[in-house]
Parts: sequence; structure tokens; C-alpha cells
Amino acid sequence: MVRYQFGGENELSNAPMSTSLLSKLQQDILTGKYRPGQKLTEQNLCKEYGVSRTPIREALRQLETDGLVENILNRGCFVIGFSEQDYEDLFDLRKAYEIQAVKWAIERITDDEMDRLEETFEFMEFYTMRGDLDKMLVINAGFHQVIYEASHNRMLRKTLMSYQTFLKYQGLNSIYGPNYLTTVLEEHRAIFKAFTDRDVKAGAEAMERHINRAKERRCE
Amino acid sequence: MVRYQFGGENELSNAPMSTSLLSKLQQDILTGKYRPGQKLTEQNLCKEYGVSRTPIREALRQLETDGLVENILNRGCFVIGFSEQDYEDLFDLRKAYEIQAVKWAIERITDDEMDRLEETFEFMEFYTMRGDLDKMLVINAGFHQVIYEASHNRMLRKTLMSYQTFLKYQGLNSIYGPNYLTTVLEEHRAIFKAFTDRDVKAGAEAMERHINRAKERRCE
DNA sequence: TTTTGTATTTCTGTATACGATTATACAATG
DNA sequence: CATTGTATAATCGTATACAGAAATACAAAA
Repeated sequence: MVRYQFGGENELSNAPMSTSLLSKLQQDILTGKYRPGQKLTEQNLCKEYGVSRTPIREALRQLETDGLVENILNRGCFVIGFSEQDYEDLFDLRKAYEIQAVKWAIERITDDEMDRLEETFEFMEFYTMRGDLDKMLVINAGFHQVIYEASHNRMLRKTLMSYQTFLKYQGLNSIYGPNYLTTVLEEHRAIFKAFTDRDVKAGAEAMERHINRAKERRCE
Repeated sequence: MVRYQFGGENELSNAPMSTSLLSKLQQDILTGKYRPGQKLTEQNLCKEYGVSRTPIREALRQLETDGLVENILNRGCFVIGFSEQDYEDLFDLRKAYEIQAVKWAIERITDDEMDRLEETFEFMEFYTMRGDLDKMLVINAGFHQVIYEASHNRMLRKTLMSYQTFLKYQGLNSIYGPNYLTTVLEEHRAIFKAFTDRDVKAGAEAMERHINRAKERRCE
């Protein structure tokens, strides 16, 4: 079974050029360039992104399965809107999977992945001290991503990655706020400790607390 | 926010004809017509399904985001294989979501949905008595689907529906076996009772037991 | 003014065409 | 015999073409 390598924007290790088109569309929808309910005309998108209809249509099909647009026969693609309830729900869905991820990760993590987790956590400590918010956003995401990798489950990783992307562009994972940086660090420390202790139960509990707090402060 | 209506094969209420192509491909991959690692050549698929490359490619893109095939740049699509571990894991992933679904469903179920759940459960009792296995497979799936609907969360519903499809074609939700029919009925009865009692905690526990048992007997 | 019918335009769904990349076959060379 | 280089064929990615459905515009009628 082929596994993808840990990386930044691109999902696949050897992504086709059209993946960048998909990412752009995804970003433009999630950041609100295209409003919920708005029709995405293929020809307009062609002009907008400078490609022909074929790659546009393929990207739209992927966005459809991702649940970002809805395709109605012979009428076109429409941007799907999300309610306040949807946003709240998302934290619970994510929580369920993050807990499962940390459980499996603690059981299955390789030495190499453990090294990366430790390294990432140390970066987090460093940038928290420095108070570098932008770097922290990236490192925070990276910390969770190492856990996704270490869970060694493709579906779980894929889903949680897409949740991250969703939250990122919706601006729901900001860590701005009073002392959020240090409290988030402590939450992550508890998770990291569960890894060094190889304590699945503690890891699950720490992750649950982490996401619950995140939901409260609407951030990560 | 538009919601899809409860239905059989087709995900969307007004599905384009090409959705049937997607379903066929999905089925053929999951039932093993195309083996893991096998390359899916577009022209071969064109001949096989009697359409041109465009709809084939769009279907492949959707299968890619569904995680059934992997697309490698300029080399083509390859069927993804699943390990024994993957199959086991799937029950835990599904469990996490089914529990969340039943929690939300008990809180959010409408009168109309409650009627459908009751009706479905009564069918289950009837066909269990009759020992009609084929009907039970459909009704079982339907019982869960009503819960997905009642959870009123699009993502959750979509994911659990795709898990059902996966399990169906992989033959992992058979209820064949000694007394499985009656034990499954009792598990579902506990879930149904949680709805009539409006007891979220009991519902979650009943669902957890149900999926745990399902994992044990590798069925639904 | 509102509604209804029709003609025109627009857009989607599908098929086909073309350039670029990759795989294959086979001869030349060590 | 194994290996490398080249030519050919197969296949992918993208652009374009065409048929049919839907939206639009507008005139005619209530």
C-alpha cells in the first residue's frame, strides 16, 4: 500500500499540475470569493484561471465529492453554504477523528515519526516563547499532521487534512487571543507526553480536552 | 442549505446520468473486478463502459478523492489496495461517526423522521421473524440511513453513506451466521429505544455495542 | 399589468483532436 | 549476455467541437 509523504500544500507526492487549480478553487470558495449559492459557470472559471473547460470540470467534480459545491444536472455547479450549526458540528466530527488518530498514532508511531513529532513540539515551544503567531499556525498544523501520519491510516489522514484546510481558510484555527499561545502549548505538551509515555488513554483524553478548548475559543 | 433526500443508489436527488458510471466503476473496483495496483487505462474503460474519455476521467477524479484510486501524473490511475488492518480500522472510524450520528439524531430528529425510523424498525422485526436475509441487508442499511438523515449533518451523512457502500461491496456487512439476525435486531432495538426515550447517552452506548459486535462478527 | 408562448442565446454534457510525456521494442555496444 | 540508446507506439493532459438542455428576452394575449 502506497503512502504519501508529509508535505505542504499538495496532497500527493507527485501531484499533477491541475492540483494547483483545485487548491486555488478550494481556497477561493472557502475564503468567500465565491459566495454560498453562487453559480460557478465553467466559462467564467476558464477565463478566471486561464485554462480550458476540461481541467475546470475535473476540479469541480473533486470539489463536489469534497462537499464544497453541488452539481445539478444540466444546470451547473453551485457553492454550498455552511450554517453556524455546521461550523460547531465540525469541531465534534474532527474531535472524534482526532481522538482516534492519536490513539492509533501512539500505538503505531515509528521511531522516525517520533523524532519528527519531538522536533515539531520543540519548534512549538520555541515559537511560543517568541510569540510568533504566523509560525505557530503552521507548526500547530504540522504537529497534528505528524500524528495523522503516525496513525498510519490513509482515510483518517485524508479526512483530517481536509478538515484542517477547511478550518484554515475559514479562519477558525487562529490562535490569537489572550494567552492562547501558551495554553495551546500546554495542551499540546499533554498530547506529546502521552506519546513519550506510550499512554493511549492519556493521549485520547488530552486530545479531547484540546479540541474541546479549541471549540470554546473557536481556534486551534 | 440544501439537503438531499433519502434514497437508494444515487447520492443526489437529481443525479446526472454520469453518476451511474461512477457507481459502476466504484462497484467494479470494490467487488474486485479491478485488482489492487491494477492500472485503469482510460481507453479500456471507454470501451468497457461505452463512453468517451471525458466522463471516464471525471469519474476517476471522484474515485481519487474517494480514495479508491491513485492518480500518478502522466502515468494513469491505479486501484488502491486495502490491508487487513485497513478493514479493521474502518470499523473504528465508522464507530466514531455512527456514535456522533446517533447522538445528534436523537437531539435533532423530526417527527417525520421518527415515523420513518419506527416504520423501518417494524419492518426489521417483521423480516427478522421471516428470516429474510436479503431484505434484512437492505432494511439494516436503511435503519442506519434514517439516523444519518436525522443527524442533520451533510458531511457526516455523506461519509457514513460511503462507508456503507464500501462495506456492502466488500461483503463485510452480511448478517449470515448463527442467530445473527435476532441478535442484530436486539442491538437495533436498544438503539431505537434510545430514540423513543430521547436518551442520548443510551443511544451512544447502544450504537457502540452494536458496532463493536459487528466488528467481532465482521458484519453489520 | 401580468401572464404565456416562442425564438434566441447561453451553458452543460459528451465526443474528438492534438501536443507532451511515458512505456515498449529492438538494435548497438560493452 | 547484459546494458544502453534510440525509434516507435501507447497514453495522458488539455483544448476544442458539437448536440441537447436550460435560461433569457421579448412579443402576444388575457
